[in-house]
Amino acid sequence: MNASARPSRLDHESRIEQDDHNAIRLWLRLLTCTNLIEKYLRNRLRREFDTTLPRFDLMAQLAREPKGLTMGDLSQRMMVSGGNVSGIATQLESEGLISREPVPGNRRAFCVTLTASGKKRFSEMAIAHEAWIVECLGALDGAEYDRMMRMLKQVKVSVGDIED
Amino acid sequence: MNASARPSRLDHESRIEQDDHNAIRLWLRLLTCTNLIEKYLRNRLRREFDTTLPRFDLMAQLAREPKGLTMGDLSQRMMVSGGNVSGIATQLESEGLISREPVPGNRRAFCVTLTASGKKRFSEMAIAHEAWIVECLGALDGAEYDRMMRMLKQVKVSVGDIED
DNA sequence: ATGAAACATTTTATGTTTAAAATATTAAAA
DNA sequence: TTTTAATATTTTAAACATAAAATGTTTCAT
Repeated sequence: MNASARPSRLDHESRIEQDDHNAIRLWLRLLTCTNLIEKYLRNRLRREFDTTLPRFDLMAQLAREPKGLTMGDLSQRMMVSGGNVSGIATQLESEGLISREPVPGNRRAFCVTLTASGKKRFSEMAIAHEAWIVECLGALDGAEYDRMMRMLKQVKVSVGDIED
Repeated sequence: MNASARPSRLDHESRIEQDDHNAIRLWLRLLTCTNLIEKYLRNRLRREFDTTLPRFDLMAQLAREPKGLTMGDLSQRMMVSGGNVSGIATQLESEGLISREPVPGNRRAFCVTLTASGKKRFSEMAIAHEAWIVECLGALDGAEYDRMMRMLKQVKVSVGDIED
């Protein structure tokens, strides 16, 4: 081990390379963390409420908008394809958790809302869901939350700026 | 706006609630960032190399192990089910990018390796892939990389510690 | 040697997700 | 009014993912 004996003298070229590899390592870790948490949430939703994350997400969107949303609204907010929303909505409707009703002024759109039963179910799930996330992220203190939020914001912006 | 006039005096209870909501906000942002980057990578892989992320991942695992891996090894390292690896491997094999050969000493296992064509293709993809990630994460400076890595490490540990 | 257990892989069935095509409705222009 | 463009939704096909069952191979205690 001669690392301390020969302090690394990185020229410009290799510093760039180093940064590149740092970026990949950071990306991989970001991905791992997100996947770990997501998998944990999926498992608990499945086990304790017999549902899935996409279904929970759809209900969460509706819970925030008591007046209801169209299929297109849902697709946008959930950032998934319309076909996807359609399939999930069909399931939730058949379980009586949401309802799809035609909009008076617009014969294309459906207005999707939580049923009474859906609201009740969602509020139970939301409480548990919040607790699970606190379990996962509770190791960070307030200052770290802020730092992380700020950095992720930056990432979000810079990814958004990339022209496709 | 009276926020500065009435400095928030949070008691223990509401601080907890505040932290809970912070945790959710952080989780949502983490998820958004990861999904944005992942979607970007998927799109470019599709467009420029006509392949998918899982297929790229499988090839990446093999690129690190010139001696080859068994299907079980791949399944473990990619953290996906065996049946899944099987399907992806079938595709890549039919495209001549990998080969599955019986292992002399072990009649159960197959040894999966990149073909010459697979190695060439992968190295092209790897260079592009790295550049795409630097595009996404390049907004962070060296100190921020380190901080983020450390925090994510903490998260990784604490999620891992949760007993299922 | 033989049978049981562990292991490696494939197959099958099911479900999720996406992109793209098809269908239907609305709004606006000619 | 008719055409056109934009929008909303559903359907379809393909990739991906998992779990469970089936198949074949190896190991090891007996």
